[in-house]
Amino acid sequence: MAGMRTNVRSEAGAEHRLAERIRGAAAWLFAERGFHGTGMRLIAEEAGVSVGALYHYFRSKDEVFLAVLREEYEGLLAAAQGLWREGLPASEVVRRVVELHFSAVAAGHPSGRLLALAWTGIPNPLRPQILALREEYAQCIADLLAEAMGRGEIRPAHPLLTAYALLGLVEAVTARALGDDRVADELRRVGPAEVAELAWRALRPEEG
Amino acid sequence: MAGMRTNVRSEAGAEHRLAERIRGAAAWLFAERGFHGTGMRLIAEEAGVSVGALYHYFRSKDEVFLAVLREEYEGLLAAAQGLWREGLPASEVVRRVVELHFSAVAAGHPSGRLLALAWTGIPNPLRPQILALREEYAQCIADLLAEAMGRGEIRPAHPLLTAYALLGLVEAVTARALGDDRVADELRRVGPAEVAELAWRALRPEEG
Amino acid sequence: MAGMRTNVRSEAGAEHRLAERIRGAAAWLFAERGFHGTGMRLIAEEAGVSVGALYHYFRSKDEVFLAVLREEYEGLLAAAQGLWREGLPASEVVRRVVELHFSAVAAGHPSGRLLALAWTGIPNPLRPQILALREEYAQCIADLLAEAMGRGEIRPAHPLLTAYALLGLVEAVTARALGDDRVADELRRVGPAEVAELAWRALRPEEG
Amino acid sequence: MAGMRTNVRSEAGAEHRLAERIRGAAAWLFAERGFHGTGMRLIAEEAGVSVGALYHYFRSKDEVFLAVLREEYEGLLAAAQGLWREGLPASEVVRRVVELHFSAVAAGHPSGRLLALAWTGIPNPLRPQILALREEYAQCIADLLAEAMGRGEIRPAHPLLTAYALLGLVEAVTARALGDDRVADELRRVGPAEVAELAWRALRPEEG
DNA sequence: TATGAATGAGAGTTCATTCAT
DNA sequence: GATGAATGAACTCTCATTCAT
Repeated sequence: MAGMRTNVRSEAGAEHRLAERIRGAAAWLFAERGFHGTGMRLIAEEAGVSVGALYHYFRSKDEVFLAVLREEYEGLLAAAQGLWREGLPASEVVRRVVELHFSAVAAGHPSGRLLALAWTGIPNPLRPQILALREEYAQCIADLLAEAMGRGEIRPAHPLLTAYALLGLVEAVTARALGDDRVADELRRVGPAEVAELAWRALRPEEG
Repeated sequence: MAGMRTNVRSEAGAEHRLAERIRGAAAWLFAERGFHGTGMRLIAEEAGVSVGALYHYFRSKDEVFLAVLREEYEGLLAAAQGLWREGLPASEVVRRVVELHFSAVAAGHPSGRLLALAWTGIPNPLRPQILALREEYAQCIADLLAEAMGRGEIRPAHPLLTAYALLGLVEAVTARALGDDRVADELRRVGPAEVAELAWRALRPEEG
Repeated sequence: MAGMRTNVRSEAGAEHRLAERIRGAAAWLFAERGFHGTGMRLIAEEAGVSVGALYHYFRSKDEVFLAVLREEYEGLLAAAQGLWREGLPASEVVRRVVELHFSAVAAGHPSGRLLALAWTGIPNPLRPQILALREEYAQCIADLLAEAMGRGEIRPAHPLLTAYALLGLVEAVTARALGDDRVADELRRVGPAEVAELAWRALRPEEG
Repeated sequence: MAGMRTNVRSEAGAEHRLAERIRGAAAWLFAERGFHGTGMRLIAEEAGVSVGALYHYFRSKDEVFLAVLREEYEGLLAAAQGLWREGLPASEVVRRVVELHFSAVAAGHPSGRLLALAWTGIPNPLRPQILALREEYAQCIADLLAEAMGRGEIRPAHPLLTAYALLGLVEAVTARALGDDRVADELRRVGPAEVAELAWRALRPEEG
């Protein structure tokens, strides 16, 4: 995995306990209420700290959001890379990564909503940074895909484009599965298998 | 036709000329700056009307956004349904619909960003309506898919899930293709063919 | 009744039918919703005319309010003067005028609320005119009182001050009687007799 | 300075100093310009604070108004109850309370106009609260009256109705006395005695 | 470190009024 | 006469951010 970018993981976890509390509270709130629906005061209350403390650990609201997002991407990427390194066949990796996304939704983790939130509906000075973060993640996926293409495990295609396509595919279905209506229930049930099937068919080499 | 009232139609047009200007300006701004980044004053300026005029034609900012979005979805849906009714084979319909999305991006239409914007990053009282709109569109696509499945043109799968998956797949790539960097250029060039290929492989019947 | 001002009744009734409709609708709305709670659009709708028509018959919203108020005062004043001219004893006039106020409340006429509204809670450029109107009415009452004092029917006192005092006394109780709770019911029942008693005791000559 | 903490006490004062400044400025402005004529920006400017500070101490404009009004009522009520508790005869209490109202007017206190403002010309969601406040005040007066009736100091009558009648009587005259014309001057001079006389005659027992 | 009172620009929305038809 | 589309200033309220303590 020579060319793989790893600087998504920029900071170690043990920065400070308050910073961690803030990030955790913010992740939930951003996922639940969106970027603009989440005020700094609310984050402070939810984290059990003062507003001043927020600005002690983060330069601005934008930075809080970026930090939250960075952590989410880190987690997903680490999981995907771990599966890959286990030497599993590509079809199995795809299946498990899709399952990962759905189980996060089922467990109520904020990831699902957050990643959807991440690349749109964000004010302008922040958008380029978010897109860069997303690009970094997509590029990592693309690197994995390219490697698998080289080994003939998946068919040749534009790696970065394929990475974005897979991200969009999974996110769109998990986002719909977040609701609490009958359809969402159904998607949570059949989603992992169906989405993995769609993804794998899109990727598998000609003689499948 | 003696009693034909042609001015019903022409008046209807004149009545809504400002509404049309407003919708057009709003579509651009929402796509460019997001929902919260676009103020009513800005829409008014861009449309060349007063703030009051906005509220003459739309009850609220939310309604402006919904109107914009409704038009975008209707346009896309009409195009897709048109292709379907022409009796083209499913693979060809998929190819052309994907092309449609990309040509909207190339032509600078706001659709690409707008549809991505539509289902996230939106304040809470508005979100359910947006999701319903998106669901309506997805359901139409799902109906087309189900019909094609019945005819054996595409493989059996969960229609609504597949519709969301396709939407997400296309939107994620077109969204990335909106930028003005080298990668975006490349995606605009290879995107239509590559995305259509991905989509068709995900859909085609087993011996397709 | 030599010095009695009569220019409260400035215009004859037969001005225009639309103007009458507007005034009637406005009286209800102002009484029900207050000056600021009543928009020109609402008045127009309630009167069944266009907004333009309002400005055809009245120079401004302020003028509508003044016209409404002038009519209310005219009605009350005419009734009081009529009773006086009938040659009834002062105690009887007081009793009947008080009854008049209460029966307007019971009948749901806007007068009660309007007169209370009239001299306060009104924007600044309009207030002096309202106060002048009220003063004119109070001065008419004061003239009647002065005349009765001259005849020894009521005790000597400052006529204008007494007029304001009586107005305030009656308005405060009728205003409270406007509600739909138990206390308001009770006040509507016992109010006329009790208020007339209070007023007459305040006015009657020393030897009862 | 030897560690002396004098700022504990001054800080406690300072905590509410702004709230006090705001209330004071608002009282003046509401009295002078009415509820709708007084914007939050104006209150902020007059109080020498920012708009944000207004919302730091009060939840809304309505709350500012209620706070102002509550204080006015409390002041008047405390004074009236104090006089009563001194064991003065009822006629003397009436005289002094009336004087109190007039001296507030003479001193330029906003009370006079404010109390008149309080129960009318107020937007709908706020009106019930204002009326409840006024009722509370009226009920206290009514209790004092009922007690005096029990002792035979004033004649039997409906206590609450009488309380409202007295309030209205005094307010109407003091409101007229607020102006700066010749009549207002005269009312400020003769008002206390004349109004007390009117009130006492309305209340005194038969052989008083 | 840590606090939260204080700021003020800017948000969405209303509404009396005008004027071309 | 009569209309109602169009205007824009002014409104209440929010919220990211600062700073004296």
